[in-house]
Amino acid sequence: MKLKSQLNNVIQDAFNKAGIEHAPMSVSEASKPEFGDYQFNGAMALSKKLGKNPREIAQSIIDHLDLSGVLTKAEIAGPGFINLWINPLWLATQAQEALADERLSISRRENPIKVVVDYSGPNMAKQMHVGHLRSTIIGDTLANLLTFLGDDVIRQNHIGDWGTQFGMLIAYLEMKGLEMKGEDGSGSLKDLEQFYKDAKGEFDANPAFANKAREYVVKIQSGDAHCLQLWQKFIDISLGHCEEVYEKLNVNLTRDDVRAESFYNDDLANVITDLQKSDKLQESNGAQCVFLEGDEVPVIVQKGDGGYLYATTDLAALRYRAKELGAKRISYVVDARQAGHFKQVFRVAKEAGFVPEYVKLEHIAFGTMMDKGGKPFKTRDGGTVKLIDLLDEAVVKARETINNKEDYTPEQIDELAKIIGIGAVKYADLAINRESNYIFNWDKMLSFEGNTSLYMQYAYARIQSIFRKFDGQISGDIIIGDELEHRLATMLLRFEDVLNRAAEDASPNQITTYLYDVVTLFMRFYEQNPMLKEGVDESTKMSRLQLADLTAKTIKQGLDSLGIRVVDRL
RNA sequence: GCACCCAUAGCUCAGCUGGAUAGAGCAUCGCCCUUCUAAGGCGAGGGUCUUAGGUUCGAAUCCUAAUGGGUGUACCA
Repeated sequence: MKLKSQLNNVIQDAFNKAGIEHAPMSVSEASKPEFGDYQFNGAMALSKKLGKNPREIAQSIIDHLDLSGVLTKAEIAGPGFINLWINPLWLATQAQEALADERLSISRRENPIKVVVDYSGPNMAKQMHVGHLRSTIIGDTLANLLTFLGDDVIRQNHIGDWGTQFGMLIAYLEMKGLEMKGEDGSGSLKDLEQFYKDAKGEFDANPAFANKAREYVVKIQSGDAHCLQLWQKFIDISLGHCEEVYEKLNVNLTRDDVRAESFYNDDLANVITDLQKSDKLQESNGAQCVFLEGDEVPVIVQKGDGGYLYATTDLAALRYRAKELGAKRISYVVDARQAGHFKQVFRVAKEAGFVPEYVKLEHIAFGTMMDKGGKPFKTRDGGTVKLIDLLDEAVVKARETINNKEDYTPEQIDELAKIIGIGAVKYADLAINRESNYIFNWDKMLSFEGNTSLYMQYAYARIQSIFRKFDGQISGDIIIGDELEHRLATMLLRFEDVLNRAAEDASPNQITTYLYDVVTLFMRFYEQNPMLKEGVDESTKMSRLQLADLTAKTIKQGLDSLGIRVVDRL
């Protein structure tokens, strides 16, 4: 239900009838309950244009406002605010419809577009570390959201599987005489991070080995079959590690979504020649560059030694996504520190005609994860924290928070700990405005208090508990019986507006903020408006149960977009 | 040097296209469990929205500058 546009339509009607020729600005949520449900602030803005005082304009809008359908009351306040009250009967009907609909009355886009969401992008030479968390879950949320809203989403995992490190790794593999044959051989790569460190150590300490490594790079790049086979095996194992992480994280990335850097290898030379054709290319200090007007530093697309760079790959990828995949929106969920790079690459792509003008290119930037002291998140000895370790720790800590362990079987506790722990990590991250850095805090994220996943899951479980106890058949209609029910219903009907905005801005925290508002309201409703207790008449009981049900479904759907699961019992 | 980002309560953070007395949670202090999960709810205190100008009927929000912090800045990704 697009609540805002419904209300805007009513305002627009009043404008037409009142003979106001300007397009009204959108209504907004009332800042306080006393001010109604929504407010229209456009009268003040029109004052100058119409040469009338704002209260006069507001009055004439109200005089023509239809108060027989969606709205039931409108009042002028202050300098010319129009406070709007939604008709409780209309609210009840809409809530009823939402409840009866699998999609909670959330429409699919009338004009879906193809969207590429590029996220996660781990490097195959190392294990995933905490730095990959945000890209992975923010990107996944965006992809989930857009899919739910009806767009044609193409997830792209642009894994780093090419470059000098791989020469080093394979050379080390050969030197150690290790074979990656089947499952047995892969055992030696169990700890990829250690393997990488050992190889790097050898590379730094042993010049002969370093040369060997460089030779292997050339061999791989020139298509040496043996080396390529080793390389492929290496990638497979490494990707397996990533899939384990995705599985734990409840992230919807599969092998089908992988478009590795190497995928674009054959196109890189074309990128250069095509840039040349469009007269973009200039040689500078031996390198092939694109100089953008107003930019000091050029985009280097080919090194002096003939090698290509990540800008080259990104250009090839952009072109592929626009031309081959037909994307109309391409979203890169990447660390904010790469803002400069993307700004440049996007410009080059458009100026060179690799991507049509109408395609929206966006860098979904996010901030860094910090420790309690506000420093970048590291292990005690200053190393990077492996993502898998962080997630496992989250599950262990979550297990400790489970109160009545005797009520569950060990398997249930395992499952519960996973859902709670992983949910807590994800929610804490997604609840922060994505562009700012955020402080990672176990205690806070695993708390039931405040804007946390546990608080949401708890609310959901409470509702399920009521229905277990009720164990009957719902009948009758939703009736908006008091102020609290009115506000809860209004809040629940805002869901589609929230999802749309969150998708547009790629801001998961708009969803979490909304869910928190929903749950906070529900908790009050729960305290004040009993359902199954003595003395509640049947029709009230049925109505309240349905409001609770719609609340639960909204929580579930909201968390589902974030890739967070709910449980019936906590 | 240049460019970009950030600055809101003691702490962690919301604050949507500018709107009414700037909101949560934690922490502090009260109150509410024989009553649907108290892992909850209600209430109190706590702010020159970094500073100084400007635009506007109206600014935490937009513009300019200063200060403080972060990041990036030619052949890594």
